[in-house]
Amino acid sequence: MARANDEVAALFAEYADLISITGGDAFRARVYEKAARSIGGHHADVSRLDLKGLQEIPNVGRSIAEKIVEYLGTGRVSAVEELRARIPAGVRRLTAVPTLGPKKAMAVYQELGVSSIEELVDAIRDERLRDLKGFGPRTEQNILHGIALLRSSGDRVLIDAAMDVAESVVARLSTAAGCRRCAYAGSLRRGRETIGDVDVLAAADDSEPLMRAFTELPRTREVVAHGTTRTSIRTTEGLAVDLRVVPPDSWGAALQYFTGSKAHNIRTRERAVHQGLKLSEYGLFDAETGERIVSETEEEVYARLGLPWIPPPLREDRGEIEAGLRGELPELVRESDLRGDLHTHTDLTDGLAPLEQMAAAAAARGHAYYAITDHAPNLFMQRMTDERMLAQRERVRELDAEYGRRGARGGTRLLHGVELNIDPDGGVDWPDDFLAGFDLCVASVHSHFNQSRDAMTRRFLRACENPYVNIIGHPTTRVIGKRPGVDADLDALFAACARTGTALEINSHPDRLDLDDEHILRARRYGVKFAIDSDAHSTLHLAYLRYGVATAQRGWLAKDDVINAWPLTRLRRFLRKGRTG
DNA sequence: GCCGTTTTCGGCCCGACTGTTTTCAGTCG
Repeated sequence: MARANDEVAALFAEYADLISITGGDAFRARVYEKAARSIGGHHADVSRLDLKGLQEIPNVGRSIAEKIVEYLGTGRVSAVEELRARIPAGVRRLTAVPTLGPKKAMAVYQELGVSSIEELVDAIRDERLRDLKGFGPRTEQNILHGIALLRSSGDRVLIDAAMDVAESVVARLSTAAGCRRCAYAGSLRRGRETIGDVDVLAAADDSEPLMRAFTELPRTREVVAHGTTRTSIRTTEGLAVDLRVVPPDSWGAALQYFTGSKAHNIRTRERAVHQGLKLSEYGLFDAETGERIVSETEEEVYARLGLPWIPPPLREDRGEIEAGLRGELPELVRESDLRGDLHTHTDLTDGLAPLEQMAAAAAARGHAYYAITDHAPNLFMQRMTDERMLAQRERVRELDAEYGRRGARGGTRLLHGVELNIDPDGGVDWPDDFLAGFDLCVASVHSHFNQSRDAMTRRFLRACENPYVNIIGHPTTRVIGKRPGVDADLDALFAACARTGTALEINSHPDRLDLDDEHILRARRYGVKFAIDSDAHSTLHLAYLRYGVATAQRGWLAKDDVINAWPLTRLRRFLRKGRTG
C-alpha cells in the first residue's frame, strides 16, 4: 500500500486545490498545501501517531490533525467530500495544465461548463474561450501548449511511483506458494524516467497461486486480463501492472526478453539468427533442431550470443552491443559508490527538516560527506540573508566537529554550501569575497526561463567562468510533464564545464532527473564531471539518489565521472577550481 | 487554518512575468 503519509498529503493537496478553485480563502488553501508537504516529507508514519503526535508535525494544528484522524478511521474527510461534491473532478484536473490555474479553471467551468481537458480543447477550437473576461488568443495558445506538454508524458508515471508499486508487488508475490523467483523488468528495470506500465516477472512450476495472489493484492482495483501465463491489473493509483509467470528454467531468457528495450531485443535476436539460433522469452534455441541451448540466466543467454552480460540501463541499442563485443562496456557507477550528497536543503529555506535532522539522516545513510546548500537571497521568497547564512555555517561547523569523528569509517563530514541563483546576466547572489566562505557552490537557474537561446547560453557560460561556482544545478530546469527545459546551446555549456572544472548536476528528484540520460551521454564526450545529488527537501528525499544513479547509468557513467563518488580529498581539490588564494 | 526571539491576533514566501487590460488578475517559482 502507499504510505499513509502520502495518501494524507495527496488528500490535503486536493483540498487546497478545491479551496482555491471554489474561491475560498487563499491563506487557508496555502495552509493545507504546506501541511500536505510537511506530512509527505515527515519521517514518522502518521497512521501510528495520535492527535498530539500529529500536531507536532510542522504546519499541522488541531483542525488538520483531527482531519487526519478522521481519514485514518473512516477513509474519508467530510470537509473534503463537501467540496468534492461541488466541483467535478475534471475541473481540478484542468489545473494540471501549465498556465491554467484555479481561477481560470473555475471560469471555464462556470461560464462554459467545461470540466475536462477534452472539452477544453473543443472550446478553444470553437473559439468559445476568447469571449471570457481575461482570456484572449495568447491565453488559448498557452493552454494548448500546456496540454501538449501534459500529453507528451501520456499516461506514463514518474519512476518513483512505479517503483513503489513494483517493489511492493514483488515483495508480496515472492512469498506466494511456489514462487521461485520474482523481479520487475521492463522500462523500470532499465531505469527510464517515466514508466508506461509495470512489468513483473515470476518463475514457478504452477502459475495459479501467483496469479491469484496478484489479482488479490490490496492495491488491485481492476483485473484487466487473467490467464495462466499473463495477468494484467490496474492498481488503485490507476497504474497498469502485468505479471508474467514462466517455468523456472526459462527465467533468464524471459527476464532478458521482458526487460527490453524493443530496439535492444531486435539486435540480440538478429545476432541469434546470424548464429543459426532463435531467441525468445523461453530460451535460446537451435533454429534447425529446435533444441533449447540456454535459458536459465541472462548471463548464459548473452554469453551464448558472444556478449558479456549487459546492464539493463544500457539496453537501448545505443552502442551497447558493439561496446560489449569489443569488451568495452563501462563499469557503471552504482549507488553504493556514492560517498556523499552535494545539494540538499533545510528548513532555513524551503526544506522541511532542520539542519540537525538532515545531518543525522545523512550520517545514518553512511555518507562520508554531506553538503547543506540552502537557497541564496535572490530567490526572494526564501528570505535568505547574509546573517542567517553565516549563522547556519557556524552550526554546520559545530555539527561537523561532532559527526566527523563518529563511527568506524571516519564519520560524516559536513560541508557548508549554497544553491546560488544564476541571474539573467549570468551573475550570482554574492560577490567573490562572500562566496569564498563556502565549501562549495551549486548554481541554478530559477527565473527568466524564456530568455533567447543566445542570452541563455551566455548566462550559463558566465556562471561556469565564476571560480566559485562548482556545480550547475538541474541544468535544463525541466519538470517532467510540466515544463520543458530552457533553450540554450548545451554543447557550449558542456564544453565550458569541462574547460572550467564545473560539474553538471544529475538532479535525482523524480520530477526532474536533470540532466537526463541523453544529455549525459552528450556531455560525457566533452570530459565533463557530474554530481549526482538528491536536492533533498526532507530526510526521505535523500533516498532519491537511486533514481539519479539509474539516470547516470543510462548515460554510461562510471565512478570516476562522478565527483561525489570520489574520496573527500579528491573532491576538495576539484572544488578549489580556479580560485586564487 | 497555522503560528509566535514582532505571540493568542493578525499576519501569512516575495517578486516578476504574461496577457489582458488601461491599472491589474492570474500564474509561477
